[in-house]
Amino acid sequence: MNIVFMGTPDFAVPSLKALAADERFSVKAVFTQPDKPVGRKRILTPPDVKVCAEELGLTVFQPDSLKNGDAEELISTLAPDVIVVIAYGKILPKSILGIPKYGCVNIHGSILPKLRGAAPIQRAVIEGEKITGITAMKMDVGLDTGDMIDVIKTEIAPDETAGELFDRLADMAPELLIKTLITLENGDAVCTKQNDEASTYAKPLTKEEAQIDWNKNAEDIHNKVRGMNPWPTAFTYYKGKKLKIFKSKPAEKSGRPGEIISLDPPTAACGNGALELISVQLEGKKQMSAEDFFRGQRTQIGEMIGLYE
RNA sequence: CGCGGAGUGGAGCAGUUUGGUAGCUCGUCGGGCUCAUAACCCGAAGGUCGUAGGUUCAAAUCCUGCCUCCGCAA
Repeated sequence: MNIVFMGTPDFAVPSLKALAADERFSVKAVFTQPDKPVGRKRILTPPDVKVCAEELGLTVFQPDSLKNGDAEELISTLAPDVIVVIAYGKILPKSILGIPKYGCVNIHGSILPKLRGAAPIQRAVIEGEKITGITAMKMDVGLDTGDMIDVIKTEIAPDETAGELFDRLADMAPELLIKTLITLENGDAVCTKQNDEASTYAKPLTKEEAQIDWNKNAEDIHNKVRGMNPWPTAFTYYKGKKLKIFKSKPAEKSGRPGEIISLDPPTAACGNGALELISVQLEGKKQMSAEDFFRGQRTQIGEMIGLYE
């Protein structure tokens, strides 16, 4: 089975590796996003998929756009039986969707039709979902609206971060992908239409919404901390400086929202309940345990957090 | 040259403005108290103050170069 693989971040890497290692498949080419400047020094960095593809000796293409005829022509020349798309980050135009015999298969990080869109994994955590999964579907022109072929479900642990869940789901993807491709080739794939009525949209995360509102209840704040980790990272303010919260845990205490009500362990009161702070980082400082942070700051019980002051 | 913060015993910080041989909280080790303890009491060890050079009688502190970490912005 000849495959064109499209993907960008590390989420897609295990799947690419699995395909490359499987003799039943032949990866003709890998499409990924162009290298982007990253970090303080704007170092031009290749996407994870590109690094992996090059290690595997695969041909890599990084078009700025798929919408012009060039991409279409290129893919036609490659003549794939199927295009596999995992977190590629670009919309495939109809003209390309129709090229492969078996169409385009996408692995999406949620149980469709819930959480269509860019940030399904983080949203599942932020919304406090207990179960999520990955869905294999046949792509159409819409955003994650194609017919579903298969799904794998998994429980989200109470303290699991989006990053951890990302890794787990990424490792589950190859199994689902290969199974799906085989059923497609054998012609016994069962495609199920999505129930649009039940669909929800997982909009991209922003830094603005990563700010903690201490008036919310502890569970919601904890979910935000988990879901925003490792990016953009939930934050609040302490003495006028930005304080990122990497890890937390709901606690059975209470107080004025934002008040430090305990230092052992460090705990801040929420609108309902309280949140034990485990790992934090002040702007300009390294990430450290909350104990270390408050000790160094000489914080007293009763101080408020979340204020600009 | 995008803006900014920071590098001080094992950890997190103070001290730098007004140079004069290093302090706090915690940890570690030893001892004590206790039925017991992560609690409490007493004691101890542990620091070329990122690095190179300069100014000075004297530099963690002032000046210059370099390295490293981080927040913002992209």
